[in-house]
Amino acid sequence: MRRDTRQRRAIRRVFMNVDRPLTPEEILEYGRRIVPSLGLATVYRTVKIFVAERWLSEVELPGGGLRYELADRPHHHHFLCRSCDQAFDVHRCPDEVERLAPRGFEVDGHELTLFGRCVTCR
Amino acid sequence: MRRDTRQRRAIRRVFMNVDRPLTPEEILEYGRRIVPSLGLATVYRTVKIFVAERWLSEVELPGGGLRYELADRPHHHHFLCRSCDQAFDVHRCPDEVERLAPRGFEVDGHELTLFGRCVTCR
DNA sequence: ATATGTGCAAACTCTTTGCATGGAG
DNA sequence: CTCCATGCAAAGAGTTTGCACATAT
Repeated sequence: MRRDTRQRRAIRRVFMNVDRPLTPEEILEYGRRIVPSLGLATVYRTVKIFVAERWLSEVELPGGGLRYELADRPHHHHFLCRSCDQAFDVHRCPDEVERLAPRGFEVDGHELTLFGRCVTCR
Repeated sequence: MRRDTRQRRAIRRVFMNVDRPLTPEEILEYGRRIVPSLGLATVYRTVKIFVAERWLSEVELPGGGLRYELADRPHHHHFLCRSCDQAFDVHRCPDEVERLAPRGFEVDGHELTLFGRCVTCR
């Protein structure tokens, strides 16, 4: 049976107060403002559970390392700032993208990442 | 002064005989068919040099880990097979994509990845 | 009371670096 | 004959796992 701990509540709160995908390090940083003893291993274990529960989803942007965001968001893409490395949501999507695949390839998803500098870093 | 070694010739040949981005492990595997003693550290060092010379370019697909491809290819995107994990080129690109960024964000590039199963794995 | 969750540290994986030897020039 | 390049093994970064202790139920 799944327990409701301070650590899990803290991590849930972090995601409810942010509107962009977070890295494990970012989750740790924000989570520690609520539960200072929070450990990185707990962050990794907890996001895995939340992903399994479909409360979070994994975001795989170029550059390696997974980020996490609330799973209930409608289809969208991301902007990755080359300066601060933060990811932001991009709410529009070019339709028809999945038709670009070579003949005979079966497409079941796509990921579009824009690169540049965010408003703050410009 | 830069030297022309068996290892470097082998790695060059690998890229000239393939039309998709390769991971360091794939480069090692194919390179060893030409120079069996080839080491992984040499692969990493060599691709870094080729990237600096702009003969290769880095491809950062979702899922972590850099892949490499010939730098002189025209703008294109990639298809990543969920079954064999190989990347393939997608030669068309939806224009207009960079306009999707939020207001105030400065876009200087984009990466589009299609996911699914390649012809061989279907 | 009991079994799940946590924090720490060790293990792992992928990539990079140090160093002695090899080989291009 | 020089010095750059290589291969190995050790060191780093990021992530996962084992274990003893803490704590939700």
